[in-house]
Amino acid sequence: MIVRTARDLGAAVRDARLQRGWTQAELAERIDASRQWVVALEHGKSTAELGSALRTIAALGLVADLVAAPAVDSGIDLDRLLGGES
Amino acid sequence: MIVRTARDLGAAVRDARLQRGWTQAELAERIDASRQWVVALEHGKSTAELGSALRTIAALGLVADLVAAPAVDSGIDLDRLLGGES
DNA sequence: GTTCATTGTCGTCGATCGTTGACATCGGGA
DNA sequence: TCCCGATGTCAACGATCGACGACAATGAAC
Repeated sequence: MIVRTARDLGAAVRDARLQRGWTQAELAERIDASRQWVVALEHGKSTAELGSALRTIAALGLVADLVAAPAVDSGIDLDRLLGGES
Repeated sequence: MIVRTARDLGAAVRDARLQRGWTQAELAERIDASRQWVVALEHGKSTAELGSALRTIAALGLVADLVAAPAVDSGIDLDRLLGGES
């Protein structure tokens, strides 16, 4: 899953957590954080601590792979869609 | 680059920044943070804000891809090394 | 209906983040 | 040699994070 924002990360964390059948409290205990912190992270809290976020990822059996951002190309030709000849 | 810790991220950020020929001050301005914050991030500050870290990654033209952590398999068979029949 | 687990939210409070401004160090160029 | 840019570090200081305890809402199981 591509993560660009804290929201993305929150969604990814929630998905991975549910996939493992863990509760928020369970995950919180594993990463040594409060349950409220997990709630906030899953809701996309952008001011969360980087280190705790990385610990969370690791606890869920994931790692972050930093790769070049794909070229901004949606595959949709806006010019043709909006402007040009049909 | 695989990022597991804040240290890893700091190294990756520094590499990407130098690759683009940017100074810390330049990067700081682009992500709307202080130069001191960039210094700390590159040094592996684990308490840095998640959102700012993600903005930094994006500013450097990178994205984080969350993937399953590779199986813990060093290629070394500890059982054979330590225990069993030679 | 009752109970229980799970999740989301709130107020409080100590700890600490990030900013600002300043200063030292190191290297390269004139 | 003398500057100047880049980097690392320090001391305040205001803002805010994260932990804790408590409570409500929801849904499943009995």
